[in-house]
Parts: sequence; C-alpha cells; structure tokens
Amino acid sequence: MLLHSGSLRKGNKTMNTNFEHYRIFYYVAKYGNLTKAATVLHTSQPSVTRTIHNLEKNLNCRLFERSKVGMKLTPEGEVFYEYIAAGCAQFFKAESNLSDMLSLENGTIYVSATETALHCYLFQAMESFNEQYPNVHFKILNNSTRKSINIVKEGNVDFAVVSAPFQIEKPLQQKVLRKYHDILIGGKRFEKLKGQKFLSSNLPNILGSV
Amino acid sequence: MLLHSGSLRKGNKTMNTNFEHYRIFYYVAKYGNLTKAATVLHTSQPSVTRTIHNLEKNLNCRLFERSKVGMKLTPEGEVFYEYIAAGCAQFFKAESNLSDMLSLENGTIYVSATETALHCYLFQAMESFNEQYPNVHFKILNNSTRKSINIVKEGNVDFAVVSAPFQIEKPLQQKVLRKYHDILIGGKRFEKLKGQKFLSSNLPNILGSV
DNA sequence: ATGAATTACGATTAGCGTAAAGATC
DNA sequence: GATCTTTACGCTAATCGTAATTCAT
Repeated sequence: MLLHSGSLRKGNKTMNTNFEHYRIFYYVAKYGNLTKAATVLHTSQPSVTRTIHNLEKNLNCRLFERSKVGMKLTPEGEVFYEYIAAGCAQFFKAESNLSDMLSLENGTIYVSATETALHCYLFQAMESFNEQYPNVHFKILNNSTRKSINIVKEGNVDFAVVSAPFQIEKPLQQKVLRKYHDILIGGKRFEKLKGQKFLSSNLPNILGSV
Repeated sequence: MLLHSGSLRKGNKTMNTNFEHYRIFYYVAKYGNLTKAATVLHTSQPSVTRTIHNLEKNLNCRLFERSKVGMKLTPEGEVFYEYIAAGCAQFFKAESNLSDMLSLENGTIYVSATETALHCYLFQAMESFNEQYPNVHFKILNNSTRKSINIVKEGNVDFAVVSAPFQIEKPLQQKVLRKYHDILIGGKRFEKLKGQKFLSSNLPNILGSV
C-alpha cells in the first residue's frame, strides 16, 4: 500500500504569482515576438522583456528560447501557455461581458432610419427593447437609404435601418429583417389596370398613358 | 434591413485592465470579506480595499455592496465573478501544472518502505519511473509499516509503501497497490497440516502443538 | 466593544521610458 | 544595416503598511 501526506516536498515553495505578468506572457507567447507584444500592450520592449525575465525567475523556469527571429516557447512554456491562454480568454470574456452589461444599463444608441423602416419596424422594436433595458435611449435620425449608409460609414450612428435596395462596402455588415412589397392604390381612373402585371420601372409610362 | 459598422459607440473606451486586480477581486468575492481576503493574500485590508476601489473605478462599475457584515457582490459583480473565477482556476492550474513538471524534471523523492514492499513493488516501480524521468532521484528508507506511517506523518518522507495492515489518521491518504498472501513453508514435521484451514492468529498454538 | 470597511500619510518598490548595447542574419 | 533582445539608468507612479477613523452590531 502507498500512503502520502498530500504534496511532495519540492512543491512547498509558494509561488510569488502576479497575474498581470501572465497577461504579458500571453501576448509574448502568442506573437513570439517582444516587439509585437509591446506594441499590442501599449508599452516598450524593455518593459516586456523585464517582465518576462521576472516571471521566469519567479516561476523558476525558462519559458522561452530566445533567438534572432524572436521568442519561442520551451516545452514547459508550451504547456504553461495552454493554461494561461485559457485563463486569459476567461478574463477577456469577463471584461467584454461586463462591458456589454454596462452599455445596456444606460447610454444612447444612435440610429439612422428611413421613414418606412421607422414605421414598419423600428418603433415597435424600440418599444420592446426598452421594456428590457429602460435606461437605454435612442437617437433617431430620419434619412434616406443612401444617406443612412453614409453616416454609418462615417461612424456617426451605431447602425441604420433602411428600406430600399442598396450595396454596402467592406467593413459594413447587413442583415435582412423582413421583406415587403408596395401596394399601389388608385382611384376609378386606374380601375382598368387592376389585376395586370407590369414592371415597377415602367410605372411612369403606364400611369401617364391612362 | 439593418446595417452596422461593428461595435457600438459606448464600447470604444478601452479598459485599463490589470489582471493582478482580478486575483484580488477573486478572493474578496470568494470570501465576501476584506479581512479574510487580505489574510489569504498575505497583505493588509487597506491594500485590498484600495485595489477593489481602483478596480471598480477602472471598470466603471460597482462590483460589491458594502455592509457591516462584509462585501456582497452586486448582480453585475456576480456575473463578472463567474468568469473571473474560471480564469483564476485556469491560472492556478497553470501554476500547479508547471510546478509538477518542474518537480519531476529534477529533485529527490523520499520514500519509506518495508522490505516486502521494496522487493515486491518499489524496485520495479522506480525503474520504470526513471525511464520517463531520469533526473528524479529516490531516497529510500527501509522501515517497518508502523515506523513508515509515523515518518510520513512527520513529513520526513513524501510517501511510504508498506505491506502490513494499518490504520491511518485524518490528513493521510492510502491507496491499495496490490493484494498478497503469505505462504507457509514447512518441513515433513508439519506435513499433516497440509490442506487444513486455520486463522493466522492461532498459528503459534498450532505450530507449538506439532 | 467588537469586527467590519475606509481614509490618511509616509515610505518603499515595482514598473516605465529613453537611450545605448549585444547579437544575429 | 536591419531586426531582434537585453542592459543601464533615472524617474514616476502604483502599492504597501501602520495607524487612525467611521460605522453598525
């Protein structure tokens, strides 16, 4: 039979851990490059290299192999990185999650919308949204489809709800909310057109000929 | 249709995040008590309370409700804590894992063992272990089962491998490695005992009567 | 009066940035 | 010479600990 008292004697040395160092380590390992990591971290290379050295000293373990081309993880560093990366991911999620919660607790959302979109969709959508998030306010700008797209592109609104067909460029994204069709309503003079089919582009000619 | 340029305007403010603060937060949230957290963190209450205040300021969000009885998480803090706790767990795993790896790369394991355990199990186990971890050395102490248990309790060896029945106390753990039974070998004088069954406790009497 | 958080203050130290130095292609 | 990492050095800012304060049981 085997019996033991808990942890092996070597493991007793308590680690002088600073989680902030793990964040630095994460980026260095991720990019394999001090310079790049420093840029992303908005700090200087010397600062990063010192932190890594301190970390290695505290952990009592070489984490990187240095070379001309950059920083390569040692086998131990590799394993360590797996866990650190997972931890960082959780922290990032914590941050973005909190950020989302806060932005929904108060603040203003800027929207550009066509009149059609406003009446057919947006009013109703805002109403139900505000039931859940009563402290979020909307700033509505009534614009044409074309104008709406432009001010989204300029960053002056958070998004736009439009009703006419359009084409968007690279960074923008679109989502179809619903399809609709126009209904032509006319007086007796147009009665004979009832039931006929024609292209909407031809509409002016047809109406003119009546 | 809805189109947007990426992120909402409120989210642009970059968080001034310091992972070390999350570690502090974790313990405060876990214990709901600054004093306790400070003790565990080997620091002072003022230090902890300041860190939490800084964190809340940086996140722009109240994480705790303070009261006479301690620190209670706000709803936002609650959600935040879930993620932070998960992240911390990963970091802790990273640390303990690395620590294990390092202790297996070099070092000495102290073992107490009975002679039986040594020959029947330990020699062979050490041999195959050292194939994988050639730089780990063993220090073997040959002791009785009783003595072995005592020096495990005293922390003078990492574990013991024993062969006689025993009882262990609170902090110690045991694991059965294999079962075995003794075989009695006697001369012609004991031939008539062959095939008979009797309790080993009664052995002295039986042997004496032959 | 005990046990909690907070504030104040002085001291320490850990971290930062600039600049320079190695190292390697 | 270009592109890395590392060292040196002076400084700033973040953190710390002690002690005092506040508040509620």
